[in-house]
Amino acid sequence: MDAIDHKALAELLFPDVKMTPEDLEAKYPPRDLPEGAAVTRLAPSPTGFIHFGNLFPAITSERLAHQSGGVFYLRIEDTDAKREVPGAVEIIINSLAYFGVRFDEGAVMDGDRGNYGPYRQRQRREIYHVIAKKLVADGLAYPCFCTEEQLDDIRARQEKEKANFGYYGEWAVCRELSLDEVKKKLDAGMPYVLRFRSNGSIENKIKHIDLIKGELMLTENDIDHVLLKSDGIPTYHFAHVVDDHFMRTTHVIRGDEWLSTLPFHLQLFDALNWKRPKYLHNAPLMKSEGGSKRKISKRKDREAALSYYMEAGYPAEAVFEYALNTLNSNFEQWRMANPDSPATEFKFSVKKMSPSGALLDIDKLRDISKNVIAKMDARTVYDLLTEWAKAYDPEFHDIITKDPEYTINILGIGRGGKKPRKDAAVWGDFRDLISFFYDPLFKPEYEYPDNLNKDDIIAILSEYQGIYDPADDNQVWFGRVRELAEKHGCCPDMKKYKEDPSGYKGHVGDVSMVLRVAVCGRTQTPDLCEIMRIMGAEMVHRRIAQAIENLKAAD
RNA sequence: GGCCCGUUGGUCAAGGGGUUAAGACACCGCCCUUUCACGGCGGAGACAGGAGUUCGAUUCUCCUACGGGUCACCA
Repeated sequence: MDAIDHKALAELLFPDVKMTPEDLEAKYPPRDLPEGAAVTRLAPSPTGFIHFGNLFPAITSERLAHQSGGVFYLRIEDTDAKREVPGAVEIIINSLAYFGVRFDEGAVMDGDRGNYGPYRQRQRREIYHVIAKKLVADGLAYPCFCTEEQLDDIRARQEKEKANFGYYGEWAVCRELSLDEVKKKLDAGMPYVLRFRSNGSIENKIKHIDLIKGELMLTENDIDHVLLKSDGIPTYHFAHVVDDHFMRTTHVIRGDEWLSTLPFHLQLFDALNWKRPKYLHNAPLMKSEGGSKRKISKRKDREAALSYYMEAGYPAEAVFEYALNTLNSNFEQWRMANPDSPATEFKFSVKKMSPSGALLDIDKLRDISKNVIAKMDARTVYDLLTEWAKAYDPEFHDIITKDPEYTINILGIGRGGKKPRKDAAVWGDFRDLISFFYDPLFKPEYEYPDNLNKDDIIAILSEYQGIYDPADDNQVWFGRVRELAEKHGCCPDMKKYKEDPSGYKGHVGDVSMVLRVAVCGRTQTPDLCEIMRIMGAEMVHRRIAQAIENLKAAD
């Protein structure tokens, strides 16, 4: 068998490529970073949809880089034009920025930033071709002219023979094409892809250490995978190896769906004599359904989209902390010990990452979110709430921004101190929580304690109209309620009532409840005295009058 | 089907030959309390199954089951 002239083939295929791999090495030198600094990246394809699951590798990458004084960059994998959606890059950048993931380098809003670009793969065509040419010249890649039909046929035969699928060994019919044959096909204008010439065998096992999964026993790759598609654009595999080499990535963090092609990637790094990056493969985020787990699906699950969390109004910080907690479960211990430190001070550890897929736990997210919101001051809550409402609940936004001071006072109820209220998990909860403070949103449901009859209630309310004084502090305020209770046959002392309820219609709590229901139109509220103070005497009196009227009209 | 990965309470998980097998969320009960929320105290609840190695396996090995991934000119 005559050895084909690989150099001649390389020239034939890539006559315009003049640069050499050495030129590229010089253009993209190793980064000047301190020892141990990690260079990581996020490499999404611009489909316009960001999966919630993407947040996990994104945060892992971001933490690893920024915690070590390294670099975190964004690379756009736009090698598949069919799936690309206009404006997708902006959506990616904006959504991730919202959740606290920021890039130092890469594809940013207006073009690119950094010395290792371009950061959009379609603009890197020449770079891939330089390496592709070298691979051909070294006899490690060859053109394949097989049509789709031919490939289908190969597969059908493999299925019949129960052989492994793929383009390899004897099935790789274009592998040994002579220079003349290639020339002929080229002259005939036949399209071709460039394939890697694998020298691997599935008989061989390779050991590889993944930073998350640990020691892996993988099967060597024997498939002649496609490096360049017929349009000259690289496949993911080739782009990954070339880009992460020249962008000097140290840690590749990606989903574990890539595990099966990892042997090929390693093989490519070795074939090019490049240093392999470290790999971290993480399991996908799961969802529980009917007692079993399954991967969260973009089609079936609303919560799969990152935008879902923005719409529901989870504070970005809460989502960030939730993700951090799922990634490193010791985060919550750290959070308890450091309640006021920013989450970025937490020492993120790769060793703590679980090799198996976590289930999305909305309860946990809500709990974290409640704590995050509870720690904010009223002004911050106001700013974030109104910002959210502006986008997702404009009617509510207009109502609460009419009198900012009033709203901030409302949002300040039960806030601060050692045991702050935790009744809101998302911005969307606030509408219901505070609606009764605003006349346009006030939809009272008058449910009074049933141990008091209608006349008692009317009497209590009418009398309260005369004694309410907005100047009263909490003690005085409650003192008046007690007096009122006693006057209407209710025990002013809860303890005493519990010991012996006989001789009373009810207790002071019932009277408070009557006032609460009349003023707020509901049975569950924060501290009533504070509510009244914030509402102001006019509104309190008006609400009580309205309640009395409603009672009288009920007959 | 081939190959690969995974499996500790309902959920997230610590632990990695000898432990009463942490903690958090959720759940339940009690307490605090003018309702709710908060907070405090307590409760129930787990090493997928089977072999093997060992004096001893949740921990190491193998098999089975289950779950997941992948086998494209998609990433």
